[in-house]
Amino acid sequence: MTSVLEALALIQRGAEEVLLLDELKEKLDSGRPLRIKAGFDPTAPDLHLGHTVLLNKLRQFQELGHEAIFLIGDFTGMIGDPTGKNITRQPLTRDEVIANARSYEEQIYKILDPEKTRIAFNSQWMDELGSAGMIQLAARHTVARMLERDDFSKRYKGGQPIAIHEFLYPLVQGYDSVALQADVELGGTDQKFNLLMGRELQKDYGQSPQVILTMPLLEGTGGVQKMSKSLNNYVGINESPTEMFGKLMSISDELMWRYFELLSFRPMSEIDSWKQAVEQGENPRDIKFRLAEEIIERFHNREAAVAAREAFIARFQKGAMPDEIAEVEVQAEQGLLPIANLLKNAGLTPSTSDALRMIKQGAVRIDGERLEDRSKKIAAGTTHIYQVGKRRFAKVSVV
RNA sequence: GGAGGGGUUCCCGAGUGGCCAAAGGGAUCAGACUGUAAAUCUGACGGUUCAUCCUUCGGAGGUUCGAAUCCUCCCCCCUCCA
Repeated sequence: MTSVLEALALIQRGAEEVLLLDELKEKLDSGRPLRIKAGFDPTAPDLHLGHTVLLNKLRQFQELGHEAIFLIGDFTGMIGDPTGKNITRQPLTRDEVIANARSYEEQIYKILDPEKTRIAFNSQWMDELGSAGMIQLAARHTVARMLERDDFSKRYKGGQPIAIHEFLYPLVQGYDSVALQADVELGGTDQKFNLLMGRELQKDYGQSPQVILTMPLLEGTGGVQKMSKSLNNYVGINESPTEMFGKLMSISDELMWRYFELLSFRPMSEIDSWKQAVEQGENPRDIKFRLAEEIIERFHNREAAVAAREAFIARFQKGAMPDEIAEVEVQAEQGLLPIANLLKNAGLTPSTSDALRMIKQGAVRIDGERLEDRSKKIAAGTTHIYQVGKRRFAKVSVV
C-alpha cells in the first residue's frame, strides 16, 4: 500500500498547482476512493501528446486506487466553443457526439485502465437543468467576479469582444463538479478559473469543495507555444512510429526533460539520474532516444519502437534514404513536365512558386543530387526520388 | 437610440492617391553549422505560363490615367453617453 506521502509526491509530479494541498491530504487520509474529474471537448477525438498530460495524471490516480471520471462536455460542445470569433461552430449532433466518444475510448485506454474509468456526459444533467435552472445557476455569480478571469479582463480592457455565453461556460463546468460530486478536478493551467468555479458552486450546494490540480500546457515540438493541431507542432498519438520518432527527436534538449516529466511513466529518480549523466557529458541525443521509444511503445508496441530507432539511425546518422517513401504518379502535358509543377502536383510543395523558391535555396534533390536548374523539365516515363528539404520525400513517376 | 474609434497579407502591426504584393516584428520554411538539439549566420515567405501576367488590404459599388489610401451604401468589432 502506498503511503499518503508517496501518493502526494506522485500526484504533484509535473503539476503546476494544487489547491488546496491540505484538503487533498485530508481526502487521501480518508482512505476512500476519490472521484477524479477531468473534462474534455467532444469535438476533438484526435488526441496528441498534449492531451495525454491530463490522462497520465488520471492514470496515476487510478494506480492509487481512485476513480477516474472522463467527462465529455457534450452539452457545452453543442453550444460551441467561445473563443475564435469568426468561426461559428456547427453544433454537434447526438450521433456525432457518440461517435466521438467511441473514438475517445479507443484512444484513452492506451493510457487509462478501463476498469477504473467512468465516462460521463454533461448533457445528462444539463438537459435536465433547463433554461430556468440555467438562469438560476447564472444568478449565483456576478459579472465583476467573471471579469476576474484573466483572459476575460484582458479582452475586456483590450477592447476585444466577449460574448455573453462565454460567461456561462465556467458556470456549466462548475456545475458539472456539483453533479458528479467530484473530489478532485484536473485541468490545464488555463482552466484554473473554471476549476475554481467548481469549488464555489460545490460550497453553494453544500458539498465539500473539490481540490483542483492544474497541469501545465505541454509545449509543442517548437518548445514555445502550446502543443496544438492548428500550430502544427503536435505529435499525434495515432501517428506512425517513424513520424513520432522524428518529431520527438527534433525537440530541444531542454524540452526533453519537460516531456519526460509530463509524458514518461518512469520514476523521476531515474530521469534525474539521466539528467546528471548528460551533465557529465553523455550525449542528450541518446537519452532522447529513450523518450521516443517509450512513447512509441505506449501507442504502438516494443518492436515498432526499436524499428523506428533503427530506421532513424540509418537515415540520419548514416544518411540513408527513408525506407517508406510515398509513391506518386503525376501527369505530363506534352511529354515534359516542368520540375516546379511536378513538385507541386506530387504534393511536395504547396505551390509552384514555393517549389521554385525551394530549388533556388538548394532544398531540392533528385535521387540525392542537388538540383540547381529551376527550369528543368522532367520527361514522361521516368521515375525518380524527389526530395524537398530534409523531410519531404516522394517517389514520383511521370506519366 | 446618440457620439466617437476601428476592421491590412498566418498573427501582431505600419502604411492616408502612383516608387505597394504592401515597412517592422513574430511564427513558419529552406541553406550553412550540428546530434533532424539549442544558439548563430544567410535567404525565402500571395498565385502563375516566374524579369510576365493575375488576385489581395471587412463586403458591394463609384471617382480617377491610377485607390489599401478619396466618396456612397452595407456588414462586423470596440469605447463613452442613454
